[in-house]
Amino acid sequence: MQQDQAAVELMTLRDREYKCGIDVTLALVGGKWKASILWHLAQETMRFSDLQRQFSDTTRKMLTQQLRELETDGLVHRKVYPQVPPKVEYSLTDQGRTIFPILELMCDWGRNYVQAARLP
Amino acid sequence: MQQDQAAVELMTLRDREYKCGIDVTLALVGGKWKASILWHLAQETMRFSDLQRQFSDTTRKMLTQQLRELETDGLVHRKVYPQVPPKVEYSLTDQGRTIFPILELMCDWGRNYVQAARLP
DNA sequence: TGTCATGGTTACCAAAAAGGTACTGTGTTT
DNA sequence: AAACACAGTACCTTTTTGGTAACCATGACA
Repeated sequence: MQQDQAAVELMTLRDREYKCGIDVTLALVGGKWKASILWHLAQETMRFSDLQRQFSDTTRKMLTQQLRELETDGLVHRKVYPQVPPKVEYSLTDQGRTIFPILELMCDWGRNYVQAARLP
Repeated sequence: MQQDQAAVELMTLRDREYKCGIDVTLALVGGKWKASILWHLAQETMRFSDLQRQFSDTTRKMLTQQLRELETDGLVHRKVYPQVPPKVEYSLTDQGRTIFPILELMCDWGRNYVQAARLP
């Protein structure tokens, strides 16, 4: 008689299934920019134009896109001031702040890796 | 007089430039499978066919590709036994093991996120 | 009157990542 | 003689991601 393989419990998030928390985390902050954006916002609240300066090698489009996704995922708060010219401030939500320890470790680990690679 | 923007120090790794350790880390383990692969190998050394069973929703090709990259990056060790049928064992290198704390945090964070999302 | 600054949006295109199918070699078993 | 097991490789297609360029609205400023 056939049985299912070890029946791993799946996690469901917005109609997608993940086998493990790592996959969820990567889905939320694994893109090319998201982790860095969170990292910068963890230091200080920033306006859109501040972010543009920090991420001068990306485009408005990518920034907006990433920020909107982070907002949808509840990690970033977007505050619009009704004035002209427009002013929009981005900051981390409480939930967004909980990811800080991971970012810190990632930052250190990456630096160490590069350092180690330089002494062959 | 014009001056360069805040002149961030860049990190170079195999001809690519990164602005921060996070980007390096994501470049190394940010794919769809790599972090999970490392996570599983951290628990135990596995044969290729073991990995295939664990990652039954990907293909041999993807697995090989990811494993080869992890090997090139010095995170995974590949041991070939000269026998037929072939036997190849994958394990973490010392450097590979150093990423374990990050994976652990990512795993927990992802699970918590999903849990929190279920109680709206 | 014309230009600038801010914070976008949209349409379109290119590159990278992921996925699918088929094929390989070779000892051992049936 | 045929089929199997394992660990791949080759070639091609699809999906996802990233990038370019152009456009918008509004008030301030020259």
